[in-house]
Amino acid sequence: MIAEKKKAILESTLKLIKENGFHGTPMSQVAKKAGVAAGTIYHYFDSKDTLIMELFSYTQYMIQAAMQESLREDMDFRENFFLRWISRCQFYIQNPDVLFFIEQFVNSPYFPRCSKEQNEFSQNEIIQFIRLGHQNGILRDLDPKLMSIMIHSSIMTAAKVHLDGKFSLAEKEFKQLAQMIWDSIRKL
Amino acid sequence: MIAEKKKAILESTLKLIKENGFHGTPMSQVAKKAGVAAGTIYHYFDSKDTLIMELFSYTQYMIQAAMQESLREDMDFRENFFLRWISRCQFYIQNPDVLFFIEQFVNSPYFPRCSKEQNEFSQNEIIQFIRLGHQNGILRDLDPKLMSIMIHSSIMTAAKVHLDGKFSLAEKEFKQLAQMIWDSIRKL
DNA sequence: GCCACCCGAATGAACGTTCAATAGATACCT
DNA sequence: AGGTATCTATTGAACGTTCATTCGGGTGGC
Repeated sequence: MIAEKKKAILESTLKLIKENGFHGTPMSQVAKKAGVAAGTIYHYFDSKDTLIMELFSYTQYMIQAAMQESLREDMDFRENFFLRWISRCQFYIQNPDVLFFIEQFVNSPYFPRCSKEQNEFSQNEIIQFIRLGHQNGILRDLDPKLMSIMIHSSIMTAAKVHLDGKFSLAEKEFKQLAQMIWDSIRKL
Repeated sequence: MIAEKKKAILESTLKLIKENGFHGTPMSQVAKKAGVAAGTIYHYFDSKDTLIMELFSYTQYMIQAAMQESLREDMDFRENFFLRWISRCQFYIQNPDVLFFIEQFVNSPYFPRCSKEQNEFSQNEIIQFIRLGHQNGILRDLDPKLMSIMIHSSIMTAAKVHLDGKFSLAEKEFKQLAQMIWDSIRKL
């Protein structure tokens, strides 16, 4: 659906921003890496700013798509939580570019310019899940949105630790971490 | 101890980076806000890069100094944890510039250039505290460094949520959050 | 022949950094 | 005390580079 070159531009920007940061990735380099001319970028994007804004939407879409694959309904709530937590963590580990781009983006002046729908897009799935847990009386009494933010933050942090290479978490440690988060959100 | 103008330059950079990001804060603006000439910055810092690197050390130092004030030894481990968690959270809320600068910094290409001592400086206090909890058999069996990273991430996330203004957490919510994190690190 | 797509050299603004010049402070000699 | 040399602190205009963006033109499909 999405034009070949447009995708190449988005992917190149993603990689370059991870390596060189927002500043430090000139459009000329994006063009070179994407295999297009500098002018071509402006055929698809109005400016560097809109390129970056669209890149955020693009990553949100990627995440949502990846998460829907890993869903299964034939397990109890706790198992479901573990599966979701670990799946997300694995996604970020397999897509470090996305992880680092998002972290930079949400802490930059770009983020506040996003519409609500956009910045909550990939969180909605978690929020719905939390609501379900509330209805069944399994989870603590805390605003689902706040809870989802805390959970998401734990996922990204765990993925970053692993990618840093200082710990190189194995399956055991991921389960341990998921268990910790589980104990922090469930009623004791 | 630290020269008047040098401090003014650091503080100005901190504020500007929070508002405009790394890019988007030219040296000319830093100079203007600090009330010095452009050239003066280069008397104290070799380049923009070293200014930013030193700014990170500066924030780490601020945090450490602020935390030492809030310490008291006459309480049990659990109360101590709550005090520390909430104190740090409050520090970030009272110093949003520091919070947003650090978040941007640690996810940028600058961070990997830091020495270990620098990026662990402000964490050491937490790590020591966790070790104590391990010795007393209160905390779960998990690498203290990993634990401290997860805790710190929860603190920053909570502070950011509050500063976003979407939730405006009251004391009750902070205690709730601290309780959640407590339940995630202690042996059940 | 039109339109969407694509090119890449050219443009002009913005930026980090330099530097010659100035002022102030400190030290040293007479 | 006066004079002079030395060093640090400071200035802001000027420099050279880099970068986002533009534009005139080219190509191929319909």
